[in-house]
Amino acid sequence: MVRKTKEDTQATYEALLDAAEREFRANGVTKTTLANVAQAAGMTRGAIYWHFKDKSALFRAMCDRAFLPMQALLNELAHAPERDPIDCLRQVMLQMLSQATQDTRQRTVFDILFHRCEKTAELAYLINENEKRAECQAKVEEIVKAAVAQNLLPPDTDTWLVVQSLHAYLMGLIHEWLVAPDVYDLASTTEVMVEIYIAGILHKTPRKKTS
Amino acid sequence: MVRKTKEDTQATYEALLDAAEREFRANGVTKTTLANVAQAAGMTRGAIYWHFKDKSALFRAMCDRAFLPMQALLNELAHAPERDPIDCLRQVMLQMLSQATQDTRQRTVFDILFHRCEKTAELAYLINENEKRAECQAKVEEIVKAAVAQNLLPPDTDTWLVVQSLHAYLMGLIHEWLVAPDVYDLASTTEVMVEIYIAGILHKTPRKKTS
DNA sequence: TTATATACATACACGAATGTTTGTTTGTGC
DNA sequence: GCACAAACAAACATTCGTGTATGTATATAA
Repeated sequence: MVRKTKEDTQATYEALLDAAEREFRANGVTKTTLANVAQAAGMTRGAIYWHFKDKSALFRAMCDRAFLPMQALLNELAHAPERDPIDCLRQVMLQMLSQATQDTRQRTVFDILFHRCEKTAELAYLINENEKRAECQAKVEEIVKAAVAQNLLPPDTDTWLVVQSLHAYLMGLIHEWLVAPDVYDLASTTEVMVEIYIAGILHKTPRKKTS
Repeated sequence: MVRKTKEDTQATYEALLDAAEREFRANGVTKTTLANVAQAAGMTRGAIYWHFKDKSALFRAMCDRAFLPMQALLNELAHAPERDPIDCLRQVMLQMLSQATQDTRQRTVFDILFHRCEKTAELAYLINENEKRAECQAKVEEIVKAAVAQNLLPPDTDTWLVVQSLHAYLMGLIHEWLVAPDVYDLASTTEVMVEIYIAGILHKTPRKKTS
């Protein structure tokens, strides 16, 4: 049974990505063999090598598919024209956290990226990943700058530091929660977690060092 | 030249751990071969198999050696008898961050743990790691409870959530900084970063859900 | 002084994962 | 209805890392 229709081909392509998510998460990226992924998808390595150049390409495709909704979310919230910037920041954080905790696929890929893979040179994809990270941070910084422009934050606010701390806090919450998701329910505490940070930014806004 | 003196033996033991730090960080744990570590230390695999059972044991020894000072720090600060608990929290955060950024060894091992290894079952050591994590968090929670007892925080403070957010923030700062240490200098901004969080906790203290 | 255990180096056997090549089936355009 | 290429499966060669077994020189205890 070979030479399927277009839909069948696409189906096995997705099935391979699904299997990669499961196997990578279960055993780690480097330790999972391509034979494992193939078998988990009910295929052989031939199928993988047909759709992807190698394991690195498979990994990249898996990440890209999982992060599409997050990309969309960022673009949508960043371009909110005349909304309260502080509330906009709040929404970004809330949406990020709820996506990472609720969406099974995103949660799994976050888990893989945080705890089940090694950011070494072979996954050269991660350079690209850093670019996405930078442009994502740039969009958030725009929101912070808007808050400064509306006098919701001091004029000498160090917007860059705000973005760094915000990003670190978000990633830390997801990262540490995934270490032991059963010790507490992040999904039900997102609002509290976010409010802590917003209050911190409002009361101890980082200022630019004036030379 | 074999059968060294006690000091020589200890020296090669440390040299092996040093080499492991370098190689693990450079190429990732799973991709570094024991031959790589041995060669980087000017030895052969025989030396490694003499001192350690396998790669997992080597990894564990490397972690334990690096985290000794942090263990000591925690024990010292947690038992501060009659100090201002809020300032005590501040000091814990500051010390953690400065150790992670200044101490080369701790920074390297943090980098390995965050970005260059896979938390899979084979490194069963990480279960133990989680225990240490839990007891570390317990000590911090004691400080938070002391703050509540002194009315520095509301009586219905959810101390557990405070600890979780604090821990997440700290780990997130280190984690994200290590992704790209050159984009900003965490060491010179630790105070600002910590103050943001302290202010957040003071102004939006997470409360226990009263059923 | 010699015997022994130490602290490695060297050599070997084994499995396992990868990349590639070849084979096979079947939709699809002409 | 036929040729061709798509979509895989199966087989192959090769490399590579591990674990272990063996060799060996020497510090040290007796």
